[in-house]
Amino acid sequence: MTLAEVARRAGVSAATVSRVLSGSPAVKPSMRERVLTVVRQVNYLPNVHAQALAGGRSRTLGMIVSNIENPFFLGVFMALEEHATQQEYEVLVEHTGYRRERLVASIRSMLKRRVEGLAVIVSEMDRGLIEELAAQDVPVVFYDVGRPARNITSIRVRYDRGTQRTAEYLYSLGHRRFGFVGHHAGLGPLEERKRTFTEVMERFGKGVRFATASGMDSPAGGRHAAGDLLSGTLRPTAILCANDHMAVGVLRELHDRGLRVPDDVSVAGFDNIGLAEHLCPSLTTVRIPQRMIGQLAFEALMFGDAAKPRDIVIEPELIVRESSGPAPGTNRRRRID
Amino acid sequence: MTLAEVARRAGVSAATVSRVLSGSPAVKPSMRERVLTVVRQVNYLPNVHAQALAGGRSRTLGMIVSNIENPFFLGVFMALEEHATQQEYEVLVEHTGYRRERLVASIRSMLKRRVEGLAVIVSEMDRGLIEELAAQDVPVVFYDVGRPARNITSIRVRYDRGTQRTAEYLYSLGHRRFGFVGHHAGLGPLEERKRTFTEVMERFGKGVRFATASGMDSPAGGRHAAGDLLSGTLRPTAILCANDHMAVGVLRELHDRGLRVPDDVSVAGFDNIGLAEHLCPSLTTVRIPQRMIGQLAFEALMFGDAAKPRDIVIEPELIVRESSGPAPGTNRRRRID
DNA sequence: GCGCTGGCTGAAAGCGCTTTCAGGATCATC
DNA sequence: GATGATCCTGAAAGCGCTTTCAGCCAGCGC
Repeated sequence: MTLAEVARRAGVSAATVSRVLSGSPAVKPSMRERVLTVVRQVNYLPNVHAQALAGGRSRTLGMIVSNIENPFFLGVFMALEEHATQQEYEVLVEHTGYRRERLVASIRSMLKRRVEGLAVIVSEMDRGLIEELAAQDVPVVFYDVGRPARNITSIRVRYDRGTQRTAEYLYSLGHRRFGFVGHHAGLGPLEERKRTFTEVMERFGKGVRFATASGMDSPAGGRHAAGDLLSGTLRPTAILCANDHMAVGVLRELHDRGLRVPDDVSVAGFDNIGLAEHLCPSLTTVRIPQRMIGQLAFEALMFGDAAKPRDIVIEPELIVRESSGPAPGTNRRRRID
Repeated sequence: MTLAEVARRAGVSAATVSRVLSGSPAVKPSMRERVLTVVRQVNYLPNVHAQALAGGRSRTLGMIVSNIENPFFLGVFMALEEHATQQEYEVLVEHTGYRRERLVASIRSMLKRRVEGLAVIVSEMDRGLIEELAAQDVPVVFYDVGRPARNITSIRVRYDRGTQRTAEYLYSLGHRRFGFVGHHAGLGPLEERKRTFTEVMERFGKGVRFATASGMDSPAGGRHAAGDLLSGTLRPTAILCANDHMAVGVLRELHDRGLRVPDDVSVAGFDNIGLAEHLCPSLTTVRIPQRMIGQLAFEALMFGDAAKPRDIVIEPELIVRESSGPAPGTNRRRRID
């Protein structure tokens, strides 16, 4: 069923049908009724491709994330989508699995679909790609692309602060041997989290020892990384994870090895995914406001001024739950509760 | 940048550019090179809307799920998408939150986008909607829509068998007081799971008592439902959950109440989401092969014959893990393991 | 040398819509 | 009753592509 056919059946012109459907006020109520009756009767659904082509706007936003199985990304997506829906926009998601070639493919795909805005929430973005994308005349917002580039709008989280607070909190509980469970190596922002960890550790000075390990962004990846960490000579009493998604596996690996959390080992995650508070033990973590990021991304895309890009910075917040406690052998009074 | 502009710069006709881009063999290599050079040079990306309109095919599949936050649905989506990508198809997802009006809106949206196939993996589908959708001339595949309709292709899981096996397994471990944690009421297939549970229980006869509770499809929902169950007069020693996603919260609620799993209470989920084996304790559950469902859905959409719809039936399989064990007070030998 | 076939290419129609533009009604105003 | 002004409507152009169709040019057999 096409618009022309609807027009024919209603005995009006295509232009009128189009106007009725787009809610134009310049059409007499009687006409409107006549058209709508036919539309309902034949269950007409306009072809979005024709609409996009003729109208020059797709009413679509795009979002690219690294790992859609990680609830953090899903949280951002849901928030973005919710706002978009209210404005009668749809949002397309693609996920890259942290692979650059898939990111490139996703970007191309979004551009071919003529999205009116693109949120790039990935860790595998590099300078070159950023420049290239920014050169397109589509509003783009980036998340977590390391230090801010001059002419793009980006949302950044102060991972350094989050890591630092977590580390200091654990230090204050008496921990001196730390482990870090990070992502597969090589990706900018993820490497940065590890670097931050290292810096914080080194700032603690001689009394502190630490080690790092990494795996895929999944519970299984966290489990393996934790295994590596625990098989080493350093026996960490506190493990920081690059994200909650991996922390799930870390908890599991500790459990498998008969180590109690938090009595023997404290664990802290990052992101505060919904699951974090439902785990046993519930997860101490750093809150990254997913809904807020989704909303900010949406607003940047829809109402942002490409001419003056924004650099949005988000401060993370430590949330202490059950998975962290005093270092073993320490005075067992809980410092925070 | 448009195809016409590329054609102009390459000194060829639009038809030739189109042929080159679609990989038509009917174009001389020298021409092809000339065109491709320009395409790369100007970084030309065809407009999918124009392609879809002119070509009459969108190279897009649609998938509607009830709850994208539930990893089960995500698993099916990932599999479907993987197969689609291999055939140069894209897949659009929408999620409904189990709300009928959102389902209707999603279907309309997919139809407007002229998807070439639609997988409807939701629980809130009713007879009327099924008929209506089946009447469209788009390949459609349904999942979990209760008893098979005559003229649609659907993928069904024998929930009854899964529930029965789980119940029998727990019964054999000495459990006599059962609880069921289900979804929010009213939705066909979900009600059915509860009904199945009830039937199985009644078949056990007088010695067995049981109760049911329900909540949202989320860990929090499971937690609340478990709370209801445990606050009742029946003190179940075994809890069956409608899905793993909710079971996570059930485990947590038990933990909160100082009940050990499986020593005091056994818990069984449904779906076998990836998380299930990484939880502490790992979750006894019924395996529903998400990847297979995604693949079957894909094949049904792409290669299925609308004229002869298929009724695909999947047998679930019980996976015993740590969350289940002998009823308290029973001989402590583990029956399985 | 002529007619034919086959391989390439371009002109043009059209996919289903939006939007401008012009014109016919309708109405108030003088 | 003429004159605009206002309101509605339809014709038509065009969005960026695909695809048919016709035509051109080689190369071939006779």
